Amino acid sequence: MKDPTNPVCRTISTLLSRIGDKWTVLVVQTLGDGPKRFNQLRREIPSVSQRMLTLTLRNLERDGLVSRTVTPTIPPRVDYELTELGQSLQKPICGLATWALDNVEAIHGAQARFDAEQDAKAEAA
Amino acid sequence: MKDPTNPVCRTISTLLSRIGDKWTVLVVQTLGDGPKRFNQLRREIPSVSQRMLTLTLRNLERDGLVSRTVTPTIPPRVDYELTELGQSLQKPICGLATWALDNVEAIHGAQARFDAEQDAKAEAA
DNA sequence: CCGTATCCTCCAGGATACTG
DNA sequence: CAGTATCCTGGAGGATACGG
Repeated sequence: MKDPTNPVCRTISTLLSRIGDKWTVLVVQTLGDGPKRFNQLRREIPSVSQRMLTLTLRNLERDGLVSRTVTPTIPPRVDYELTELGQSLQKPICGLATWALDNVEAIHGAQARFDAEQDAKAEAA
Repeated sequence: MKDPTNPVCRTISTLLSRIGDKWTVLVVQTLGDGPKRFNQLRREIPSVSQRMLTLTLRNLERDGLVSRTVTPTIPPRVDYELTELGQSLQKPICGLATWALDNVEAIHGAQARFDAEQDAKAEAA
């Protein structure tokens, strides 16, 4: 089940890494409300670099989560859009997000207690 | 909503990174069937290094997802166990996993098509 | 406008050795 | 047994410059 050579496990853990990477979720979320052009995405996610946005989109395209449509006008125009598969991913992601939302307080509390205890120990030294 | 300075967004994205990191999910999953001792975890996740297991557990403990119980015998004994919060996280994680499972085929297919197309382009050169 | 190419930095994470 | 300390390397990801 957690044998790293198992191809299914590898797919799952790749997906999890993808989810956990710096930009994927943000991009998927942003594409959630319809197709967007490249620079439109850049504007809506100001912190992403051009390079990283390109790479993220390429990965999503490769996985079949996002479609890329080129209109060879001048200047060129490229539209990105969630595929059906991509849209279906939104639900489980959303599940995770709501869990986080529901438990921010609890988590922050736990962290505060933990850190306080660490400080207390440091004090004792 | 995607303002990185927003504390709620930061918590969410930290959680996502946590989910996406190399060991967290594996550890949570492994603790899913009851409390485990340190080396017991190491054995069940052979690929994890001692260092990384320690760090992962510390993070989980800090976030209140895992409890750490020390029994100061000789040799010492330390038990790790999912807290209620930790257990509640299993559901959304599982949601993601099932999505992955349900769509492995589709993803692999998309990847194959994508790669084939890339090769075709490389060929043309 | 939409990328690719290159360079550079930083740190996650492995290997190893040591302690209580 | 359950860690901490230290060193080291690969690769993620930013900045910048260029091309179609």
